[in-house]
Amino acid sequence: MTDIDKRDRIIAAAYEVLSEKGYDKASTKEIAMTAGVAQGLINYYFPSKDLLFAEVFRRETQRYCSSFDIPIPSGNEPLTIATIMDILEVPKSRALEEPDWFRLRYELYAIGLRNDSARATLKEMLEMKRASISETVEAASGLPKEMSDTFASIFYAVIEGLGLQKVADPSFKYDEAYEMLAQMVGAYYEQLNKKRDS
Amino acid sequence: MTDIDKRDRIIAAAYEVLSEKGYDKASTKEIAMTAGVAQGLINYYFPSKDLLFAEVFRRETQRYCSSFDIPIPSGNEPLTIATIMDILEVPKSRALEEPDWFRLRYELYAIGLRNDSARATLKEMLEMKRASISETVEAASGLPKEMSDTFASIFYAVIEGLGLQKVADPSFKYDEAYEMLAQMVGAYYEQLNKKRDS
DNA sequence: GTCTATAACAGGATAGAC
DNA sequence: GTCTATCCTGTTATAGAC
Repeated sequence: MTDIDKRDRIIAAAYEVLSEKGYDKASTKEIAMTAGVAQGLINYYFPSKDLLFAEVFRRETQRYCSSFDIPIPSGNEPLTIATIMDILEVPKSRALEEPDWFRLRYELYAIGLRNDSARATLKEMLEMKRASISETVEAASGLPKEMSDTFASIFYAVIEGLGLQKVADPSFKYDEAYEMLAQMVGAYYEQLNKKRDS
Repeated sequence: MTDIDKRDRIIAAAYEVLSEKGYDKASTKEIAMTAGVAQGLINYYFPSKDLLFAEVFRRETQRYCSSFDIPIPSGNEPLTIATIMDILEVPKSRALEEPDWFRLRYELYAIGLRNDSARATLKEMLEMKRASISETVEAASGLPKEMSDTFASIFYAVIEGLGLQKVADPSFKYDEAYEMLAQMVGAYYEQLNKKRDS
């Protein structure tokens, strides 16, 4: 870690410790040690532990969403199963390739369900992600925005839930699940097109 | 609470406090108070906090699965969207009607992702749950077991993920998401039948 | 088996020097 | 801005009376 702004170092260290230990066991002492700063400095920048962690989540959500810019296939050709699989490949592998961030998200889910201030952070995060996914869906499928939003909420649920099952149990048939998901989406998409054409 | 065995009262209280406060903040003091016993007694029955909570999760997993017997529609008639919606109604409302239980599951997800012994509990829970859903899917759709299992893993992901979004944000369009999910499932099911018939 | 009391420690936050 | 030192609170686990 180079000698950048110490505030940044604190956030980075908090991310690290938090994803490893979880919210409650991630002590400011350890974060300070990891960041290489005095413990008191944390409270100088962040009046409370809660606010530090809110900042961590905000930053990571940002990063995650912008890293989610999927190369969308050209213009208006109808979607094939293969194309759908290609698009799904991104979230599918991302869930496993960034285990820290994955764990951290589940941490926020758990805390958000029982803590009001964390719930606000959670809500914000979910909205950002849904919006990000929805954009991709809209661009790839041409569905109206309302439907794309709904679609995105389902996608998001599936992505996180299948990732959980895979991480909890490496023998889980992750590929098969994604394969079937693509088939389902394809079938739905085709049905929509037929209805529209008639 | 009647005057049953105090060990049971401790476990019940632990469940209550745990689902409200989360793993780390659920103190033995509060559990003892809730159970109406002395704090020391907890350590008499459970040498450590970890073992008490392991027992809570074990017991709840049991209850979780046995309470999930969905009334399956009659024999071999093809599935309609309406029937699918009926079946989905059970998990859809259950997620919101038992908030304690819902929170507790997410607690286990979060802990399971970073703690080995909790991960074993989590794995077991996911397997039981998938098996339970898979049975329902198989009975309702007539799909082969392998496919029903895969289907179940997707369902489970969606159920938990949409529930999360709804709890985190009451304005989330939960009904629309389930409506679309039913449409997707219906479209997929129909496509499978067509392929089989040809 | 069940209780009270307390030991032994760790956490977040604050005060004040530099 | 950054550090050191410390306060206060809350935690788990244990000791020992009944």
